[in-house]
Amino acid sequence: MDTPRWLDAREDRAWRGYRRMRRLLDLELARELTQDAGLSEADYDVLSDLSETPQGRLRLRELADRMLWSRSRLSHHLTRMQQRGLVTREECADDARGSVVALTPAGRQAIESAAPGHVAAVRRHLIDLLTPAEVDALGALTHRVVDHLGGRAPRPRHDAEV
Amino acid sequence: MDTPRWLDAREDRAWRGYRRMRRLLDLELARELTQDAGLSEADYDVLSDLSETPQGRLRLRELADRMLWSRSRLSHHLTRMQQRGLVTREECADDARGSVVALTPAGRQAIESAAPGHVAAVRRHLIDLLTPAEVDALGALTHRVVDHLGGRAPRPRHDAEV
DNA sequence: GGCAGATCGATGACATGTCAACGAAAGCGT
DNA sequence: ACGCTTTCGTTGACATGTCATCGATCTGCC
Repeated sequence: MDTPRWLDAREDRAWRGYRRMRRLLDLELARELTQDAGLSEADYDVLSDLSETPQGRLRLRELADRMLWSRSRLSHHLTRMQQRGLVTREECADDARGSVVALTPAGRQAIESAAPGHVAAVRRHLIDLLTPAEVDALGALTHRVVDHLGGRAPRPRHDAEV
Repeated sequence: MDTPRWLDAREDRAWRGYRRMRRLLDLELARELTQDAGLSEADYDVLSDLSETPQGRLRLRELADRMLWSRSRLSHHLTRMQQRGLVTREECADDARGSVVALTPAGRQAIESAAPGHVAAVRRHLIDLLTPAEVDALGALTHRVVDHLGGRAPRPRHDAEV
């Protein structure tokens, strides 16, 4: 591959637009979330994933995989959230090395009061700006890319296979 | 707004897909970039923006605005890049408080040798997975969102207007 | 049973990003 | 020329993310 295939004008426009949107959307959503609910996006995602489970509790491993976070990151983050009273750690019955994260009442309260505003922000700054066709296209295209990248946890491996 | 308008199935699919793609794409592109060129995405973006200017140099302010970075972040990052010999800081002729970032030969070398592989990765994991219509749709939709969010630097202000 | 290797989660050192504050220098109105 | 305000970039304290490592436990195989 001597001569790389650079992006043509349309591709470049899509790529730059994507990166810029990403950044601006992040900034704005994070700003509103902090202001309105006192949560970071990371906090919100953790609480949101937990609240989607029947018991409001998940194995640490399971949660890390769903969020595509490293276990280390999750562990550190949970320590901070625990100190704020949003979650607790419980021992895991069937696996003595593991533990379970659980929503506290305060955590459930936090996500339930934050969610409407956050969803509204997502609508205001993204979804409601798109035509139905664009929503579908975005859904199709993102899922295709996700599948291609192996939606499965691309967990960093420690072993270097021969 | 008592009853929030939740996302319907299609919207939810688009939103979740977007977030997941974002994360996976980031991880993969960063991984390849580090491995192939020894650069982080942040490094790449800085070098890339600089190399797009005629002189390979920019006011710090200007660069920060283009990248939607805080000046603090840029300043810290440049310090690190400077230590690695990728850029230098020069005094600014027409404004004694400012300075100018400039690509070093090593910096130019770094971006020029990293770019083909990076573009190829962007193609492989995103662009080439899309139909031409999807590329156009992505371009249109992202730019609309960017405009809506005020593409202009939403610089954090220190003043709280009444 | 018992050992070898994998997995789980925690931890500490370090890299990176954010935030508030600062000194220096411009801009601006008078 | 003089102050008042803004802008520029840096800095240090702190929040957050990454990476390597660890002890404990589980799993599979003998």
